[in-house]
Amino acid sequence: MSEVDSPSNFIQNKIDEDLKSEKFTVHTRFPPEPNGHLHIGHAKSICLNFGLAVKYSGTCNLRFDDTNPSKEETKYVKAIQEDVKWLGFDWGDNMFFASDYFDQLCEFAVQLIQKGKAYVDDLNPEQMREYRGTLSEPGKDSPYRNRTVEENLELFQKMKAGEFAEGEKVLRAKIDMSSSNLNMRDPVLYRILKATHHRVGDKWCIYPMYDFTHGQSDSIEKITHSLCTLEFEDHRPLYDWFLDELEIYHPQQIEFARLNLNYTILSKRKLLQLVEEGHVDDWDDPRMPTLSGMRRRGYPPEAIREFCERVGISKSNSIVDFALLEHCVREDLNRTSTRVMAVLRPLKVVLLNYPENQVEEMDAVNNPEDPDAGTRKMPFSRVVYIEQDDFMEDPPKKFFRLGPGREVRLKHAYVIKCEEVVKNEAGEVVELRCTYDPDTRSGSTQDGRKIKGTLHWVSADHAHKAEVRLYNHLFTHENPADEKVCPELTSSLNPDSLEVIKEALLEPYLKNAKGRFQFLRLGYFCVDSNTSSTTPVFNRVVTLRDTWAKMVKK
RNA sequence: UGGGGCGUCGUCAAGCGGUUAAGACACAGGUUUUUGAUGCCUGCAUUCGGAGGUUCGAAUCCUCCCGCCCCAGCCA
Repeated sequence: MSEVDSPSNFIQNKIDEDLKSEKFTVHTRFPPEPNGHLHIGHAKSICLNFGLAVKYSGTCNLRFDDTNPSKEETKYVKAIQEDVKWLGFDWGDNMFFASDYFDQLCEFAVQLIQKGKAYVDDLNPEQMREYRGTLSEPGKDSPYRNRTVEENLELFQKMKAGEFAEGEKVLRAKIDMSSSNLNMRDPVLYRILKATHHRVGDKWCIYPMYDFTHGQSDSIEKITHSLCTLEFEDHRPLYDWFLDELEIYHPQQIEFARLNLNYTILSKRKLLQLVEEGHVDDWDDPRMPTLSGMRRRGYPPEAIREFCERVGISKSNSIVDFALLEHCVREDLNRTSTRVMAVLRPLKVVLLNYPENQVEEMDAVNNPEDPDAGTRKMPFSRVVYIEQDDFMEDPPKKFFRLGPGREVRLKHAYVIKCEEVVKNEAGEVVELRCTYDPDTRSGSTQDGRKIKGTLHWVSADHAHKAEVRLYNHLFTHENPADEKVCPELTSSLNPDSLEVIKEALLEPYLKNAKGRFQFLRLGYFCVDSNTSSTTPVFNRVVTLRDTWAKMVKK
């Protein structure tokens, strides 16, 4: 990890400052609720928290914030662990659950009652809303606010013992119903929930709220810096209030801006909508911004970490350009992936002067960025396929691919010249008849003539078929998350986010391949998780940069 | 219009009273190239939301104004 040159940010500055006045070991935590899958936004938090632990030789805990049994499931804790590991982080023995602390939390609640700082309230949710007041008007005290300590203790025990129905009573902190901060208007500490918890089963029928759990969990785990997103700024006074009233170790909460990406949504609710309405296959659909989706898409974890590093940490709401993520992916893949040849939309080319039944083994460089990657053999024969886009009957200027009478180089093979164009009844070009120049084996001319265009190809007799899936942004709108400009999520869905090519042709090297490759001149591709030997499936991770396509657009 | 935050290049983001206001992505040119890829080179904020003020000196300090985000779950 590049802890040496990681960019400066206000949280690191704060830690550095703290470290000057006091000696301690940095201790952070990543605290997901196991109620859904992790996405690229979580990756930012994971990289921040685990990254700081690495940088300062400290520790980062993985803690599941599982205080709401009605929403949480064990399958999510498994998926979250898998995602964090895949991203490249290790929590060692430091995996915890807020539910580990239910007994302790309950004692904390009793302590507050005994101090006269908490009370059992009988108001129902609607009444509580009325009593809470509004943004501009103070709330008013609940009629149950002044119950005696003894009565509160007894009532709370009965809540815990299951003597009341769900919603009948809650435990509240006694703070200030006229506070300008709504979170301080006697927040609920415990509610009755007769649900089975994914870990502790039916042991409890009262469950602590987030606010009453998070800070105390941080305290118990001796977290030094509790990093969360901006929307919790208003909760910080409450976070501090509990720790102060309880007189326990007091970590500091620091808030930073969550990640937003253009052409993408990161809200759990909307992501769920995409899955449930069938706009995507599942949470790990390669178009999804989930970590499982990106994994399946073929994004290397290193690239995601690099992206998170480059995005930075600040307090301003921002929308990061998706192109930055793609840049990080390309940067990694350019360095690491083997170059192979595959033709997505084949156009038959017959080499008239090439002997029938002759096969030559051409040497192909595996990765020009990595001399150690070596070479491999590629069969070449009389009939090859090239990309349909690489031929134009009436080419515009600056087009230096194939056209009638033109010469072009087949990568790692020969220079060929188009002699004849064969069309079907519909007038579509279905075959090219070419000649090859035997003096240009490996691609260089003997007479010094310059060949500008180089095409990728596969040998007809040796290629094998595969399904290739091309992905584009899921949304056409730059900011589908903005409900003002994009009220209907589905109206911004990109109809072309997935294009399936059923019969692409791959060079033989790719038979039974695994992992990621660069399909020369096309992009980076990876073998999909549901590939099979009968129908191999490849996903396009990301295209190559394409300045020609850009010129054509203009 | 109560409270809490935030406004530095198209997009992120350093900067913390004295810098020609980092860097990255994007964009535009050039160059190398058997990938129109990669690499390399060049350009891209006389100005930091606005207006005043303090100071020899302000993106950095003060005042006022403007804009955007968050908060009225027994969700997290």
